[in-house]
Amino acid sequence: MISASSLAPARPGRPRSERARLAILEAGADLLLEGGLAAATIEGIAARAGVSKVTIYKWWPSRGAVAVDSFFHRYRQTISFEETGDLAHDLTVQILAVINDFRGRAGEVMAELIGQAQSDPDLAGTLRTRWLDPRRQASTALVRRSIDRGEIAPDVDIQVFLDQIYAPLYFRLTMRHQPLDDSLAQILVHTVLDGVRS
Amino acid sequence: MISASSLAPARPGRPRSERARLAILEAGADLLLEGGLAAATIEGIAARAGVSKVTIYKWWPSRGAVAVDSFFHRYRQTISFEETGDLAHDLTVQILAVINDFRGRAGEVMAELIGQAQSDPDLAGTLRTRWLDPRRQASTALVRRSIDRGEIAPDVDIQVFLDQIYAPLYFRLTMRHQPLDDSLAQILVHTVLDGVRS
Amino acid sequence: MISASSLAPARPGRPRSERARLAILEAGADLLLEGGLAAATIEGIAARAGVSKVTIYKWWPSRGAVAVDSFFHRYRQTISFEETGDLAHDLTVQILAVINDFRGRAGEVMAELIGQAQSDPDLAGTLRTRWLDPRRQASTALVRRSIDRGEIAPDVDIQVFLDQIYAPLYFRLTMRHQPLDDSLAQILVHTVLDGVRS
Amino acid sequence: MISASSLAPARPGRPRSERARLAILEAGADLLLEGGLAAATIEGIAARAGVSKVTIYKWWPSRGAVAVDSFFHRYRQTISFEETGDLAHDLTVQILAVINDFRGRAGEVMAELIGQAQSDPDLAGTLRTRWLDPRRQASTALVRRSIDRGEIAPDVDIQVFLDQIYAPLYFRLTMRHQPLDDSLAQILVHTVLDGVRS
DNA sequence: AAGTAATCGAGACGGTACGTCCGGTCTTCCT
DNA sequence: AGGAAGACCGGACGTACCGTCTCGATTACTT
Repeated sequence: MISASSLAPARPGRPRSERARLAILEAGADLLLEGGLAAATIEGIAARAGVSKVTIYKWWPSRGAVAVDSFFHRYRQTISFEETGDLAHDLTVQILAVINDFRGRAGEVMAELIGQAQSDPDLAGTLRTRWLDPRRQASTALVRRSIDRGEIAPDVDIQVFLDQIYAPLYFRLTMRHQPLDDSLAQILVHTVLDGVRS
Repeated sequence: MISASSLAPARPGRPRSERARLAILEAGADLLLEGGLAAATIEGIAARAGVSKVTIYKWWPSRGAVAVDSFFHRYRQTISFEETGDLAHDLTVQILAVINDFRGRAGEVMAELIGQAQSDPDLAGTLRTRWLDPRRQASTALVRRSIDRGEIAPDVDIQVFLDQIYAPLYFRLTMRHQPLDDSLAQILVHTVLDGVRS
Repeated sequence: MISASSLAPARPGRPRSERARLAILEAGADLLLEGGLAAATIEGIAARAGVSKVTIYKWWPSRGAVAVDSFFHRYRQTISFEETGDLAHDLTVQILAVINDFRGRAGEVMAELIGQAQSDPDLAGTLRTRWLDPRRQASTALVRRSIDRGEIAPDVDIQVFLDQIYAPLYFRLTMRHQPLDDSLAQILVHTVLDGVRS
Repeated sequence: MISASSLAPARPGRPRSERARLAILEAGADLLLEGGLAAATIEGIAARAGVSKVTIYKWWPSRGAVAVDSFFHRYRQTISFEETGDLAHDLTVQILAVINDFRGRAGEVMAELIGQAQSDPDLAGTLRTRWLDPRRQASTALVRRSIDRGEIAPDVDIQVFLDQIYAPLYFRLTMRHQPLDDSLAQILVHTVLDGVRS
């Protein structure tokens, strides 16, 4: 097969077992949801997946790495969203989606992953690359188009602007000092767009 | 409370050793700064403090609890700040102080503590009680007085307002997707006060 | 109690658990007999004894060390033997005893221990100290008294003499090139005592 | 053998690679000498020989088997010896040769091989077939001719007789309780030939 | 002064998971 | 049909901390 050889270099040796890869990710996701990050030990995942520990270490550098991959394997989320031309509305819709995710089991796991990332640079990198960056890029583009439309000032620091809208969600997720209500969405957007001065 | 110290029930038995308590906190802080939270194991602290593990378990429920106490023992920070009557100015000054703390070794440790708190409810509680809540109360009072002065709208959701100003600092501390520059302070305050609409 | 304090220095800390020590030795001996040295893994012994691996490592340096101790714990053998004044007879009786031991399960285990000792200096030392040396001393004394009685030449190299009598037993045990018959006893003694020249 | 090479059935498929066979034996011998039997792992040998593990397993049943073959490949020893017609002299010469071998690195390796053979029947067999048996046959023949010459009694149990001479060498090699001196040779032979009675 | 009680140090213990090594087996492609 | 490459499962290794458990020694208050 021409396509096969051109796409895959056809390396010598036994090819990686897709069966093992999937079993690991499924087992990882299961444990993550059942008992949180603490339950997702390499040993536990290996046992549940019917796989040897070495096979996991072969393909993932750390416990955190398997965890994130397992998490994203299960929560294959979409970032795409329709753009109506009204920045306030588009942002609100997106924030509502994030709030909704964060309120469920996935939110708890995400919080633990962020937590673990504080002492696992590997995991931190993966989290940025696979979770934050894609969302940032989409949001940045959204804001940029809004600027082009003249909705908001052109000299706005987009990154700070986005932080002021999204950071509170992560802050409440991790510190739990205030609830993650749906009503948050509108207030967050409204405040940064219009300010609070009387 | 006067009665508490002077009328201490004078319980029988050997009183708690102040020497041990301090040695533990010092050892904990040392290890925390040297090798991060990972290095601050109960075993390590006990060895370094010349104290038995049981003594630590006697007074602290978990590893995280000793860590926070050690951290705050070393970083005895003050929240107090002068109030000029100009909200924007007062907030900016305070944010600058936080940014400064977060940029140093203390910031790294704080990030790890927040991280660990995601899977240690005990630690999460301590962190809120001893770190976040006092700051929140001070800031809330500040904002309230500003409302009284008529600077900002009276129907502002103060908690969301404060989150939009402070959350970005914690977000950048834990996700490291953007730097913690001094310039942040002014932008953060300005945006929520005046909005970004053109 | 005076005797108690004089015998045991009364070291601080929790005293070693005699229960654990015995459980380990029993479990070790069991596994040794059931599956040979290969079955007597640290992990297996720990599991069977209801003891943690660390406890074993605390008191024994290597797998071999536990094995020998377990072996001698079970086969608490006596070296003592009556001395009739007839060297040939006394030696023959003793050799018969060794042959008998070596033919049983204990012989197989002993062979494995000797085998393992070839790549475990620790074990080699223990084997010499606890097995060979005591026997050598008893035999040496026996021969010496025979010399005193004038039975054999005073310039005999006793160690070589003993090797020529006992080494064949170990040789046949480990190489299995010839059987370990009872008849061996008499021939071995007879040959070195009288020579084989016609 | 002529017929073997010329009349080889010319089996189908790729013929066995002589290159691989030699590389394996050389690598095995190297590792054996450098780090003893423990270092001569299948994995290590394969890596060093630039050969796949399967190729080794294809031709050797166990780790021990490769080790012995590697050992004999390097130490291509000769058993042949001149026969002078004086048994005592001929034996002494041969024993001296063995003692000399045993004192060097080869002796250490041989001890480890014997050790491993205690829990590896495969290796035990190879060791008997390729090392002990040939020597035994040569020695037995030697003694038999001596009997024919009337030097020693015709009813001597040759196997026991040989054990009494050679076993001490293996005993001292494996137990290290006494040195392997050159002087041993003469004493060993002398004792069994003349007896030790005064 | 003797008794009572809480504490402290030392350290042994069962347990869980770690990350690694090696043994054998397998699968795939190349020669 | 070899053979090289290398992935895979299984089992054991030795280590690190955890949190709990004895001990004996210390240090107060109470009788």
